[in-house]
Amino acid sequence: MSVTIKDVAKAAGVSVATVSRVLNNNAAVSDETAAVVNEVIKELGYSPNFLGRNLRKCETNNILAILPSTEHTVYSDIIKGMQDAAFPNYDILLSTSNSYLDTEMRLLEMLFNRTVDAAVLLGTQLDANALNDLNKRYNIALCCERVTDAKVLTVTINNEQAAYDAVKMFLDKGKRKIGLITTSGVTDAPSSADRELGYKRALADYGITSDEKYIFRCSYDYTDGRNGLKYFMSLDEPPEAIFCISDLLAAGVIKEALKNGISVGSELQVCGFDNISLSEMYTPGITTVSQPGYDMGRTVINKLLDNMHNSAFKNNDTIILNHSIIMRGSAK
Amino acid sequence: MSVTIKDVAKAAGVSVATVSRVLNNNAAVSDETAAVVNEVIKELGYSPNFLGRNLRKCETNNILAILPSTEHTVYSDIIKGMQDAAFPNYDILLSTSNSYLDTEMRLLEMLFNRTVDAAVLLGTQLDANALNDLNKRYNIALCCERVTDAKVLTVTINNEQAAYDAVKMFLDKGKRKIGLITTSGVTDAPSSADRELGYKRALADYGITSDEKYIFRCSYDYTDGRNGLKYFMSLDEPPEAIFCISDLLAAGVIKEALKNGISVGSELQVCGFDNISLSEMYTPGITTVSQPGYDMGRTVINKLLDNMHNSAFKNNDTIILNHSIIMRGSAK
DNA sequence: CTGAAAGCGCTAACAG
DNA sequence: CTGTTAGCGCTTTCAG
Repeated sequence: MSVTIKDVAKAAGVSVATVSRVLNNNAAVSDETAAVVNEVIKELGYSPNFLGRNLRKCETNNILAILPSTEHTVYSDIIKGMQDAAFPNYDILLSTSNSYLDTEMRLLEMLFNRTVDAAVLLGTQLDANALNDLNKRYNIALCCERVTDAKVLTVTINNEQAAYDAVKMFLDKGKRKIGLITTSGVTDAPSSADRELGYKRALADYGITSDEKYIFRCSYDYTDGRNGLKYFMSLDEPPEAIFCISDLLAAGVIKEALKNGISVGSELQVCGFDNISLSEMYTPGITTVSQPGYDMGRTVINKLLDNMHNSAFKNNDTIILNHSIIMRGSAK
Repeated sequence: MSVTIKDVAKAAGVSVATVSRVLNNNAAVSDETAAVVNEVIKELGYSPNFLGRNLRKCETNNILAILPSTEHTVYSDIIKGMQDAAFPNYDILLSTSNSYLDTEMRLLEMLFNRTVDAAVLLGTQLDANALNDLNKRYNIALCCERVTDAKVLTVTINNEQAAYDAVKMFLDKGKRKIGLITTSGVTDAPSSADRELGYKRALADYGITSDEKYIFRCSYDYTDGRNGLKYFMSLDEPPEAIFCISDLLAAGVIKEALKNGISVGSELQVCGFDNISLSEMYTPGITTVSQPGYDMGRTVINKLLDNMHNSAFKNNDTIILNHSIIMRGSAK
């Protein structure tokens, strides 16, 4: 078995309380004894067993972040922001649900188990009721994806406005036939629905009533984008511009367009969403909506820590950060 | 405070020992009492505090995976494999070091602290000595990146052979002027060095002595690839084919080539490494070396669990899994 | 089949 | 400034 605080105490000729004090240096210990204890700690290669400490203090200083997947690079800035905000008092533990409800539930057990002090959900399969219940007993927050009617601390952007801005960009260039590639509809993540609303509002502001034939509904991925373009090309009057709710969709659109000899950026303009690293690397570069990932990560952790430490008033606000549009070759 | 095993015991009119037994159903409890206890558990919304359990059992059933970053999609298959192999007895906690030694050390504290039972390093800043020391007291494993002279359980591919195969593909097509884009040299990750060795061996097998002017040394990223191509184009006799030790480098090369009107796939052939999702999406698709990520993840966890449970003989082998080459447009 | 009791490693009153 | 002691929530002998 490994070396414990007792072993250190014995070897240093002091009580365990004293060892604990030098470990946490929060109480007065004479410099001499502290020196002796530290010496012994080093000698014995002792490091405190946090299982004991955590049990006693009823906290772990760990925060769980549940990601839908690690495939999308969208989250890396957010994670960095979370880590920086948590440092040095808390560690961020990442875990992936693969967008399965049961996996997500299994991960949330860590909250029930007290293995972590709080959880941040970057996308969730839970509904508002489940989240509200959870929020009563535990410290949780949402980041990126809001959930309608969930009164839970949330950090996100205004997806409706972001989509509006993107589509307005097309409109301001004189484009009128503007396609949308989005997910399948009602049951979707609110962010998708919001983006669709923004698309429609922009059209409406320019006196255009949106037409379902210019909306292609599918999943989030690259191949869906390819299919989307094939569909649009089959129309009598194909769109001159396409707004995609993810960069992967946009990449698929562009790949398929290039394959068909369509010049992207002039003949067909394309805008994505998220500003993943791919967007810069693609040829042509993908014009896209950028979320302030790092700030979102910092903000959600800071607010969450506030909630954890000031139990009096729990902040359940939805905090909106600013998006921006990154212009690249696919829509100059 | 939350409800404990004591509360359950009292409410069910049994001892805490009995509650513990039904919780772990490993000891005989009468069906009736079990039913009563389960009823009470549900009623009170009790879930066991793992801090107590873990302290008592001296294990957490958590395994830490330290990633250099979450930016690279390379790891997502590996992570899925690890999770599947760990399920349902263990959880995989992810964490990122951002390739900083001090961050990595801080994360390894979780091992010392007993917050996790084991750790898998997908790339490390530690040297062989540090790893060997660590391996004496804790359960660790390496995945993807081997470390020279580290006698630690490792799961990886044969990077030297993989690079050999990729370069041989060029040679078999009659290419003789073959460029290499790799990292800066001696201090690098062994995988990079191995790939360089494979490159040189393939050339040697075809009677070509490798020429430093055909080797561009930089970092791993997209912009480095662009710079690499610029450099090669400045040569009197630019290479006809370029082997890059990462797909991002290959993407940079291709982007810059297209920008300069070089036709990629015929005039210039390019091969990457890792088969990240970008490779398929790029135009042209990137020919690349694929690592069996899912299998690597499964394997490393299975072997690690063996080590954790059969303390008698610790397996410190290096396990090599098979790579393959994925042919796409950048080198048909 | 069940209960009593010890103890995992640590912290935090409390007393001195 | 330091030691004694109780106890965090749980599991697991040991008796019965």
